[in-house]
Order: sequence, then structure tokens, then C-alpha cells
Amino acid sequence: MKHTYEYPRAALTVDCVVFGFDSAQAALQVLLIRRGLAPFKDHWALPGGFVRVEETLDDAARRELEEETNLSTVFLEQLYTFGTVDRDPRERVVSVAYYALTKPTDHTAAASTDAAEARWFPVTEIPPLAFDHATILDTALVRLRGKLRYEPIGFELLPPKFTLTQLQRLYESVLGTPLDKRNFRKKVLSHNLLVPLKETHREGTHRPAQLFRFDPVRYEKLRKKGFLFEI
Amino acid sequence: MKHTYEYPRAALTVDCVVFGFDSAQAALQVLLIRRGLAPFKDHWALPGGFVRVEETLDDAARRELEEETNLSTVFLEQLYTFGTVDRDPRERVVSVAYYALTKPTDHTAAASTDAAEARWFPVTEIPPLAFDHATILDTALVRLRGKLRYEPIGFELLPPKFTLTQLQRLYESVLGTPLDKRNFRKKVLSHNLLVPLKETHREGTHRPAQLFRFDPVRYEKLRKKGFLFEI
DNA sequence: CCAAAAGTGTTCAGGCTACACCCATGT
DNA sequence: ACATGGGTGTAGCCTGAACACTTTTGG
Repeated sequence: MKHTYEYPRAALTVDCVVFGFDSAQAALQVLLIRRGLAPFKDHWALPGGFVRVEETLDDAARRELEEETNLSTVFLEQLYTFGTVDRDPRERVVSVAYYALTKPTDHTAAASTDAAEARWFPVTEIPPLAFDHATILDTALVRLRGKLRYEPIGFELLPPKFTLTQLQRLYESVLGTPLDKRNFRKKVLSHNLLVPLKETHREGTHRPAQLFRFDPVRYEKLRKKGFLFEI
Repeated sequence: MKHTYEYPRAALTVDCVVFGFDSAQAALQVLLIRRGLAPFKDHWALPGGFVRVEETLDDAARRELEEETNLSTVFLEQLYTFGTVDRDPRERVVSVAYYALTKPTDHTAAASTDAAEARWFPVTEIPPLAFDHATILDTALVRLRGKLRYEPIGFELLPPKFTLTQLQRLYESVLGTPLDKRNFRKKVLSHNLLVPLKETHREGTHRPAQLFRFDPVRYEKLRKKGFLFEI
């Protein structure tokens, strides 16, 4: 830690990779906003903005998320800090990237954003992005895939009540591989972290599916004893 | 991304958690420097300093490491960015933390630092640290433990030629649990990533130990095929 | 010949993988 | 009655855990 404070300073921003899951299409999606200003005017970009001196990084991420996409109370975690010198053509900007997981329940809110246009894109059909946001998105995807395997964060992308098939589709989309139905069910149920509800999910012309909810309290207890989720 | 540039800016620093491993004592160690200036004058702290506008974050971390500890060519990876508002009593400072792994071969260099006093501390005997550096160190330890289990970064803490017992002691110190000798050897050798050398390591009054080196080329090939290290 | 660490195989249990059919519903 | 997804059990294999003695050296 040096004692000199007189050098020019980099600007500091946060950018958020917001993931959502569309159960109908079994597709992992990302929320992007259309830029109204140069540089990269009319390009799609990650929601984000400048960090204020009186707010923490987490606060800044939540604030920008709320301002630009109307999303609140989502799972939010710091991802990585991007600091190459030329990532912003105007001047030096260092960006602390976050990734967020949203439940479909919250998506309606996300649609009604104020000024900028916001839209969900399947991760397989991402348009060209502003700045180094494609790199940030890639980093977030890698992290999400890794994390999904040993922490129960998949539930953050599903409604509070979900079927095992929805959960399996989610894992398959994120990990990019098909999974065996029987083995998948055996494994996720073996932890006793999924509570079967009295309700069923009726849809289409076939047998209704059992609905479950995730039990976060029980998970906390297990986790403190050194339990690893693993799928 | 907003278009306003006129707000006051946070200062941006990098801090490095430098790990080393003392085979003789089988102890994981951290390199700390004594602060010569307020605040926290005479406290121990992580090496670090301000990021210049014309250098990347990685460059800043390497530069500070070299300036303050004479260490170069070490394994260096971004850890997490710490941005609570009051972490520095003087003003708003956001710090991008890195962790570094050094081989004992480099340690001699580390001793001969210029002005500030630098010293290795076993992770079990860390003195009170300046700022939020204790939190940063904890975060680094958690990361190191996690990473050691599924990526071959342990070799970054050993000399280029090492014995299996040294490797086992390293894993035991970092993970904090004793490991079974036969099972450990079976597992690390099963990947064929350790090349036995023609030399042995003679020490003390007992049978000499076979020396090995890690084969990074072979590891790269395996990794690209989706191989996971795992111990 | 003694002390000290190096080196080496087998057995058992539990978890992972592969795999095919019946069930409940709406039309 | 038929089409559609929901739901279930078993057998073989492989991996991980437990465990004790011989070997080589220096003093």
C-alpha cells in the first residue's frame, strides 16, 4: 500500500450477467440491454454502471440491476474484475463483473424497464456485444457450469415449486449434456433437500408431475457439517 | 454503462496473498510486509499498491510483487475484489486481491527486499493485519484449498524436483487432514502426470526417496480433453 | 544392528452407470 | 384406445477407504 494519492484514477463500474431459465423452451437465457449512447450505440450490452464512492460494490450491482432491469431480490455473486487497459475506448475503466440468477417469477418485472430496451437472449444466440462483454459473459457461463455441479444454485433459476423434469432440463441446458432420468432423480432426492408438495403440475395430455420445493434450511445445516451438493 | 464521468472516484489497489511451502516444517506460509507509514504503521500487511492508469490489473499485481518482495515468475491469479466503503480509513479504496504461489527456489530472492521488512508467517500464526487483510487472507485460503483438490497447482509450491512425501505433506498442510500414504501415491501416480527422475533425494539416515517432476505438457493435453485432476 | 523414512497390494463396501417398462391423464 | 410425458428398480463395474510389512540407507 503506497502513500501517493495524486495519480490519475481509473473509473470503476459494475456489470451484471443476468441468467434466467425458460422451462418451456428448456433454454438458459441472458438479459441484455440496448445501449442508447456512444460508444457502441445500439449495440447490446450487459446491464451495469458506475460505482458511487459511498456504496459498496455489491450495492452498486444491486442498484444497477434494479434501475436498468427492475430486478430485485435475486441471487447475486461477484464474478471477476476486468481491467485491461483498452476495454473502454474513452478512458481507463475497470469493471467488477457480477452474475445474477433470476426465477421466472421475476421476469415479468424485468420486461417493464424504463428507458433502455431490455431483452432475454438464449445463451446460444447472443448478438455481438459492446466492450468486452462477450468475454465477461463467457466467464460467467464457465462459472455457472462449475458452480451448478457442487452447489445447489439451480433452484435460483426455477420457480419456488418445480418438477424434477424441469430441474433436469435446467441441468442439461446449463451443462450441455443429456442426463439419465432415473439416475438424476435418485441422486437429487438422495440428499433429502427436495420436499415433495401436496400439489401436482398439470400440463398437456399426460400424467401430472409431482411438485417439489428446495429446503434451504436443511441445506444450511448440512453445509455447515461439510456437506457437498454434487450432481 | 452510464455517460456521466464527473463523480468522485474510488482509488484502486491490488493486494497479493503470497503463499509458500516450507517442506522442512511441512507448513504453509504467507509473505507479509511491515508497514512503514500510517495508517496501521508497523502493522503487518499484504504486499500491494495502487493500480496505474496505463497498466492492467495483472500487471499491477506482478509489479507490486516484484517491487515489494522481489518475486517474479510466480503463479498468480485474481482472487476477489474487496469494495466495502470503510476498508481504508483515509478514503474510498477498492482493492483487487490476487493470490500467488511460489516455489522454495524463489524464496531466497524474497528475503532480500529493499526498504520494507518482509517475512514469511505460517498460516497458523498470522499476526494482526492492517485494513481488511485478514479477510482477504481467509478468502485466499478457502480458494487455495478448493483449487488444490481439482487442479494441479500444488506443484507451484514445490521445487521442480520433489518427492511424493513432500507432495503429500503439502496436501496435508493445505487441506488440514492427514492422508493415507498408499492411497495418495496410487492416486497421484494414476494420472501419469508425474515423471520419475533418475535422481533420488538423500536426506537423513534412511532410504533415499525417488524424485519426480510434474509434466505440464501432458497435463495440458489431458485438460483439453475435459480431464479433471482431482485428489 | 538399529533407527528412520521409503516403498508396495489386497480386500471390501458403496456409489455410479446403463438400461425398459408401467402409470395417469386429456382428447 | 392412444399419445404423451411421469415415474420406478436392478445388476455389474469401478472407485475410494482401510490396513501392515519389507527395503534401503546412515550412524
